[in-house]
Amino acid sequence: MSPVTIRDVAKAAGVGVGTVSRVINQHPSVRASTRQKVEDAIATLDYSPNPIARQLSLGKTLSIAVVAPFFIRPSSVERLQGVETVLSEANYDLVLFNVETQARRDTLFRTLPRGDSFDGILIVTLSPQDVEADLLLQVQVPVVLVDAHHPRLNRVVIDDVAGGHMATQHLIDLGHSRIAYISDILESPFRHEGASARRFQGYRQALAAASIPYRHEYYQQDRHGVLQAERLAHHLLELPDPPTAIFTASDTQAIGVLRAAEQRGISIPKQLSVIGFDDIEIAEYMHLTTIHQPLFTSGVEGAQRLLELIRQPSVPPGRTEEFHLPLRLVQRQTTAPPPASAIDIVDDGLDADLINY
Amino acid sequence: MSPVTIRDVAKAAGVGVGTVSRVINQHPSVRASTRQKVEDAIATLDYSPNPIARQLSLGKTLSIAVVAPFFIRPSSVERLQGVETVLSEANYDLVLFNVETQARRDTLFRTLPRGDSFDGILIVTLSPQDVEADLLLQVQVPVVLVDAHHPRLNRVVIDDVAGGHMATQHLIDLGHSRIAYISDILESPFRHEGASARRFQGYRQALAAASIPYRHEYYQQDRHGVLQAERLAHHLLELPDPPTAIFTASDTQAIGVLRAAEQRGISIPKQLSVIGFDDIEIAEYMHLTTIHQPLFTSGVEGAQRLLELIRQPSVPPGRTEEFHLPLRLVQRQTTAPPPASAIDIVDDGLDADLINY
DNA sequence: TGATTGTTTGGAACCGTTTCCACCAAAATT
DNA sequence: AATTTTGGTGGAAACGGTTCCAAACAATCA
Repeated sequence: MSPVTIRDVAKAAGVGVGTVSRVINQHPSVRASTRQKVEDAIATLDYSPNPIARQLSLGKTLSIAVVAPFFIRPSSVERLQGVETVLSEANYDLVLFNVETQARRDTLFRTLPRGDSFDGILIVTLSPQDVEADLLLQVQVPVVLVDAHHPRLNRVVIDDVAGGHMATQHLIDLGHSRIAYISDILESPFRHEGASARRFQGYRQALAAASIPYRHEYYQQDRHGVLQAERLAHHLLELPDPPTAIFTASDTQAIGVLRAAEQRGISIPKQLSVIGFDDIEIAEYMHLTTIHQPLFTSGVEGAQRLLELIRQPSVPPGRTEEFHLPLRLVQRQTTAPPPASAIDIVDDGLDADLINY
Repeated sequence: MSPVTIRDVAKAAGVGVGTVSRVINQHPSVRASTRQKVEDAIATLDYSPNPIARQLSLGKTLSIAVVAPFFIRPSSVERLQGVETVLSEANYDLVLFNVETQARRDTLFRTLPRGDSFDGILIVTLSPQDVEADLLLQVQVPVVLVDAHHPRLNRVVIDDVAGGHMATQHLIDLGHSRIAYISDILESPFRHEGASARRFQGYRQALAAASIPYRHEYYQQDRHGVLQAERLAHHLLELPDPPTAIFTASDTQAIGVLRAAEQRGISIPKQLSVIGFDDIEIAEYMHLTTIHQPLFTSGVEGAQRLLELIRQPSVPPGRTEEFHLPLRLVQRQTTAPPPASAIDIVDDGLDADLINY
């Protein structure tokens, strides 16, 4: 391609290769006249340095691997946006690794640390297992987790328990007591959840605090996705004593619930309240009440921490940091008090089938 | 990181570096017993080859640059998904370059071809100018455009004129004649449109074919985005003789129109029909009638063509290919016949202000 | 047995940078 | 005037692979 090398430039400028390199890298100790000569030669030869050779020599790649389930989690795309902003600013290349399957996840966790292809690794929404974290630590590659957890790795996270509590409490405050929870599979082979499990904890805590008994049949799980959530919602709404409100572990799943309700002619929020989690962009357009978490910001923070780690790798690896981002309830138009017919019969749990859906 | 090199392995296995290299690269002429020795050494030393060094030696990088306005065009994310599928399958790294500003666009077009960092470049929704195409061709790096045009570059595209015609015709068929068009800026400094301009052509052709006079005030343009489109829609709906249907150059813009209508209490599709373009995922959830184009497929096709180009670079560079993808109307719930009050007065154009919005 | 052919193998050269060290001239110090 | 310091510079070595060439070895044939 560009067959002109640093030696050609050196020859053309009548200097040594070292000098050319110094000019390129803005090293101070080059006389102005020499620098000029070299720059002229570079211009006439239309030379540009080969980044690969530079990387080999420097032992740096100037690129960062970003691993995430991008296409099944719209939230990760919004996080990616934050990551991209920081990395492009800092002149790092962003190499994308998408995860859709268990197999791909495992392969990446095994192969990514090997080789020195990346100056750092950013892992989104995928929590490493102990062995995987071991490998990462052993190879000493800088790593930051975003929306994922491991005690020995730096991470940018939210308080999922508090979030789950907040969502559930909102429904309780509105007067609901028949509150269902839809999430992806908690003991997932995919192992990226945990978030859903912790939100589930918050849900149960809020119920308990309001002395609302937990009902097993109100908790439904399946793989993450609109269609799956839609199916679960149908199931819930067909129960003899259906919920008056549904909290979902993600906005994507909330959309599934909305669709199910629509198909059944159930009006939202009059007959059924729905609250999601994440506040992805589409949530606003769909008027979805949800728990907002700073997605873009999480990407920014994660990337910045990673760059810090890269710049001073001398930090004792034992000290890992957990950076918390705030949550807040965003009330839109999918939550409201339960229908009058449902309110009175709440506590004794009778007459469920009187509810007129 | 991984301080063990091919020379260490060679020493440990008691062979030469060439042999180790041959084992790694599955070269046939290695005796089985030797291969075994080497593999044992690799295993015990936990060796993995340094990809950068390999790249330098091979002159290949096994990575592809993908350039797109990802975050301002949801459609490019869906295309990216197709690209990712193909590239990860073929073991290529995908390096993401996001474009949000004119400056970034120009820098990328200037710097990306230089250096041999990438085996190929995939450009989405951004059409190169002549000088930019020249640079690309001169450097001889394989390039494919997706949803972008240049006569001397390979590309995967749709027939935008036909699409614009199709959308407009649908509205005409429903009985509309006061049909507006909202798009991003046609003579954009961003230079990625053209698509919108061609859809505009289709719009005008369809109007002309139905002998509906083109009205300049029904054509509105601004930067691409929900908010901008929302503002334009408000403007249209405040006209003394407002349109009964709006065709937008993208689904994103259609969402803006939907929001404006909602704010004004205009019921869709009873009082106003809206049709978008692209059929991004969210369109379905919002029940948006739109022109479907194969987004995912466009990424797949583009990536496959790029890989072909990389594999046999011997093709005469003069022969460029234009690959067309099909379009189809997807009718959902945002288009319907115009309100009765609007129908009769259509042709003479009087009484616009009688229309009761 | 010796010549011929074919298969494995070792290792130097190379890819295109950066960096380090030695060297030199000019300036500063004695 | 002799010595030290300083700022600039050239070029070898290194980064860690691949590849090519020559050599070693084995197998085949006359």
